[in-house]
Amino acid sequence: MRAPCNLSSARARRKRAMARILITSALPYINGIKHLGNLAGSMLPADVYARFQRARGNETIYICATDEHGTPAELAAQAAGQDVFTYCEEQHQLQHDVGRRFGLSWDWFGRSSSPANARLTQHFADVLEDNDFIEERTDHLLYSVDDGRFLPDRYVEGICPVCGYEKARGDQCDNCGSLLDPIDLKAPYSVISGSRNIEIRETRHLYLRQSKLEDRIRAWVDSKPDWPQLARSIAYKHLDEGLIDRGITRDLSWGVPVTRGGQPRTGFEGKVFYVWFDAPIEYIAATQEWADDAGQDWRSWWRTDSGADEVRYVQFMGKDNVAFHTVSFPATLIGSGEPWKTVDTLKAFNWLNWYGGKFSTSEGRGIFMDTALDILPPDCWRWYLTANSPEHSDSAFTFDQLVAAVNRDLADVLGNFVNRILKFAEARFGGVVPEGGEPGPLEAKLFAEVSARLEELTAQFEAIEVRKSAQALRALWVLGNEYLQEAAPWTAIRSDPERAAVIVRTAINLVALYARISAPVIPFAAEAMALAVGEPYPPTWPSADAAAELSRVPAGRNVNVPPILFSKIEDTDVAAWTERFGGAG
RNA sequence: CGCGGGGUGGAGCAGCCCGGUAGCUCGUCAGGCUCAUAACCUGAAGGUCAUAGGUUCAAAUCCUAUCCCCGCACCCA
Repeated sequence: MRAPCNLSSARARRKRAMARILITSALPYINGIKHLGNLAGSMLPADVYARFQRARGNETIYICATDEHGTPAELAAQAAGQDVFTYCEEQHQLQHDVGRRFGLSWDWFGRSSSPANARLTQHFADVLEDNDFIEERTDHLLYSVDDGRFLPDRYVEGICPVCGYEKARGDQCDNCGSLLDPIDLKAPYSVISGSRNIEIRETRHLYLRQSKLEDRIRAWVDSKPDWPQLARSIAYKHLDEGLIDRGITRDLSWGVPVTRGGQPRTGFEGKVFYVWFDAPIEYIAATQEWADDAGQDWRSWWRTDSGADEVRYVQFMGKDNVAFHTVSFPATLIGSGEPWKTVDTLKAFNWLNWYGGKFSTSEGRGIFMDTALDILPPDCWRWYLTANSPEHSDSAFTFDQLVAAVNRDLADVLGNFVNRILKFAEARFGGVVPEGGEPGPLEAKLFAEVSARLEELTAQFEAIEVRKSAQALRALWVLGNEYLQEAAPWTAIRSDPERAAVIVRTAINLVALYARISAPVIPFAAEAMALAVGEPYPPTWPSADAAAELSRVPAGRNVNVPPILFSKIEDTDVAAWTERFGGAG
């Protein structure tokens, strides 16, 4: 909503200065707890960014949800001996819980199977059809009589019509590389049941006529010069090849029913919208649910006629999702002819690999979010995955790097700094921030360095440069140890108690500062640090005025020594984990 | 010639857009400190920047060609 003109000017200024940030993370699929690659490539960086923006005082919402529809969910439910609804219910709860335990600060974690999403999905289909962007077509697909379902391309195998390879997949032959149409396979069989009782059946489907929207989508992409190279090149690749009309319905029972004008669509009984049509719409539906729950107005986030034109919308996703976010979903929004908010900033990630191969949910290879928390606290993973983010290229997970990140950065540099100064304060000043003395040349030097680094850190967070943010953060941690080494309060206290007081007071203020700037990445440790020095949590983001920021904790305040912030990983741990998870060393 | 990302001291990365003494973290070696989780601080060794040409006074950085690794190619998510 626009600020009414009777607001005081100060309040209007504040309102204008405060940005509004909408953040979404690619929706994790429902079939089981996600692995570290999923976490590193969308949910975690989105969370770090959301925490940073909230600390800056910007009105921020972070929306996520489980993506629940589609064949794999049905099959996973079947394998678990559950009906698909119960299965999704349980899996959603599991993912929600493990996400919370990782500190993911979703404002709403919805479900693409929600009634709100069904309504919106059906609405979009209606208006797209009204605008002549949807048409019915007849497809010829393989139907497995014994499974009682049409077979998606990846669920059928047979003999390659090109090379004769016997285990060609429906969409591609792994032997000769030919791209195939499943109905051309010889002797096809169902991957689900192994049944060879396969026939070709006609089926009607709705197609989204993306080809008609190509010019408008290209113009829209042209208007986003700030997108990363990866996103732009993927978008233009699809545009240059010519957008293909895509089927947006499937012969399944688990999904959003196909309707027209609120009534079941004739001839589409037993069909649902394709998961990739309804999944991104869930971003909006989840926002609606959040708004209902929080007493907020969802339109001000998503409708440009209701204030969303002032929102900065930031999407996080893995590179496999880019085409859907730069072409498919925008086609839905733009083709509706309605004033929907589209993405402003798009951050795409590469893959985190597991010892040369991919993490795999379906094959259970790698470390998953729940087992990760069995072996290390969430902050250790958050730091490792931020500092080693697969940001600009695929990167490999290794225990060596994990150990270095935890033991060196967190335990030795940050954790030990906090511990050494607070223990010193306890032993020599009775756990009270000492008073007296004035900052000297060493402090002036520290303030100058901290100011410069803070400016750098803020810029990197703002630019969503994940690895560089971590690097800048670590650089600030190191300043504390350098300062203590040079100032040597353990020496000063013998000859010049006032000098020692200044040093200890300054160093305790550094702890308070570290709590604030580290909170986006390692929120749990940040809270412990803030608590130890009596500072509020969640914190606000500091200005670059280090002299001011490092004198907030006043003399006379009681501080305490928190338990060890980060325990070190032992060689025996690594050996046990390698055994358990089978890292190939 | 399908598209894209990458190839920089032992490991992981930055620098490349806007050419001008090659930088960071880990590891190694030496020294210092002793408040602290045997932690911290300082210094050193180690790189012909994948290869071959070209442009230029000057190229990791620009151009051309080649080689290698990874992902994607509307499949499923």
